[in-house]
Amino acid sequence: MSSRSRGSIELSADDGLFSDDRTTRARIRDAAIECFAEHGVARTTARKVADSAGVSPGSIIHHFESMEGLRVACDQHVAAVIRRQKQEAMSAGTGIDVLAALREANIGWVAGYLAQVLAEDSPAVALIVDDLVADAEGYLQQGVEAGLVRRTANPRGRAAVATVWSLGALVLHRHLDRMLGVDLTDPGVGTDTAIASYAGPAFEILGGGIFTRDYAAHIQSAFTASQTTNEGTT
Amino acid sequence: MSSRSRGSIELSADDGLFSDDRTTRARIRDAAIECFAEHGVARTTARKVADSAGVSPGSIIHHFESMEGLRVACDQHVAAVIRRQKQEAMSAGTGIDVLAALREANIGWVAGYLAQVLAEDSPAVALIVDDLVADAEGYLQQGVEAGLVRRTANPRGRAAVATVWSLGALVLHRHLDRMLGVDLTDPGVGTDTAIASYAGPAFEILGGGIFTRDYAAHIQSAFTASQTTNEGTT
DNA sequence: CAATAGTCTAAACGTTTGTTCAGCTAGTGA
DNA sequence: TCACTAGCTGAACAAACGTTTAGACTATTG
Repeated sequence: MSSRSRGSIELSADDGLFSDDRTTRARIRDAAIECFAEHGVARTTARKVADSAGVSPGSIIHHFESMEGLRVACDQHVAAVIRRQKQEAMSAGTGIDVLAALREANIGWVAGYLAQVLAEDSPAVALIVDDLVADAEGYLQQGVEAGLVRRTANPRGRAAVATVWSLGALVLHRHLDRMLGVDLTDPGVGTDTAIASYAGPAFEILGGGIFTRDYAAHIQSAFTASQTTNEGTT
Repeated sequence: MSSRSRGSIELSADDGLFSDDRTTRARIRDAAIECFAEHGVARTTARKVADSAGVSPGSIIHHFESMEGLRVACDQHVAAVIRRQKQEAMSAGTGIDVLAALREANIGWVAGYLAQVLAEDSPAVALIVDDLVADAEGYLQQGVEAGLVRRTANPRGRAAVATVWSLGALVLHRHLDRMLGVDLTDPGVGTDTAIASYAGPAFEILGGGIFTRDYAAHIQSAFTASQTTNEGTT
């Protein structure tokens, strides 16, 4: 039951990140990413990936040495795709929201994959997050210089918290979908009008905060005064 | 390996939510909660729980019918503990931050448990989240009436987003710990001065937002004008 | 052509999983 | 004292897991 399309690798024109892609190794990797995104890492077995890719379980080991190796390869591939997508988005100048750059049509599965693996501690995923935070800090700095973003005494901390909040919403997409009726892991969420039920409150908070100006100043002074007590929220 | 105290859950004298607790069934449940919080749900096996509780694997089935039943019982127990803790905190009037009410000393393991199970779709956990959002909406409404919190056209959406962001930071505690040096699942995080590295930027965003006032108004108008295009971030 | 290396399959391996089962112990009531 | 029930154990169970292995097929090279 081989696909006998040995000669034409470049069948998928806009898919391969590199020229020698879409081999059996690439098909196994893509099937694994799909399984990881859909069922989670723990519930993805070697036989499921093999069936989905149309190969035997032994072929996975032959190409990736072990299931852990397959997992690492998937993480690295997703990281590479994200990095390329960000570079393309950077030249186009989309904006500050790091997730907006990932909502492109052809990489909609990236959101689902990240939602499943962000909670686990993988070195490759940690690199992705670190990159996203660094990029967010850069974007925010550009926004500050353009007069669009407020200055802060802790740019890195602000970028880290904002990015983690954004990614956390991705991880908890089921709860958001249940409460607001929009699934952030849905590939077509960018073109859906229902995204406003999430983006509306989100940008409202990012725009003007939650607290009134007087109370916000009170909290800020409480933080600068004594850092030992973290609850000045009466 | 573990801390000096034999068991963080077992030693709390006022733990039992009901009078007929602390039976073998309760010890199994507490050991399972500890295993779930420490190693995650997928990596928690029946034999690990049995060894941790000092019983045989068969005893787990005898009390909970199956591992899934144990999982449900743990979810429901944690939900009950959170609900009781919130009621106690409500009379004391701690504040808006829903997580602050959960950082009490004797229930520090709740944060670790939630961090592990929030990403999975469990009905009991969904009820916890829904309750947290409803409580947050109530607290925010009280803040609005007290002049501490801004008014909003979408109170429920704002409460949902703020709660999910807060819980998302809990789920991604490893990334926050790596970047900011503070672990939100650490039971003693409330008394640690390092919490400011997270709470500082967090309250800065919740206080005044990220964008400048002019740009925030521009975003808001872009949202009210056309809901089809979600990226007005230039 | 023969030899070699790479690719992939089907079957099987050993381990670990959740669960079952027969039997032991302790407490209770008649 | 006997019978009974609940609690619990330790061994064993089938199923599923990741991985190994022997061999077949294909393409390349001499």
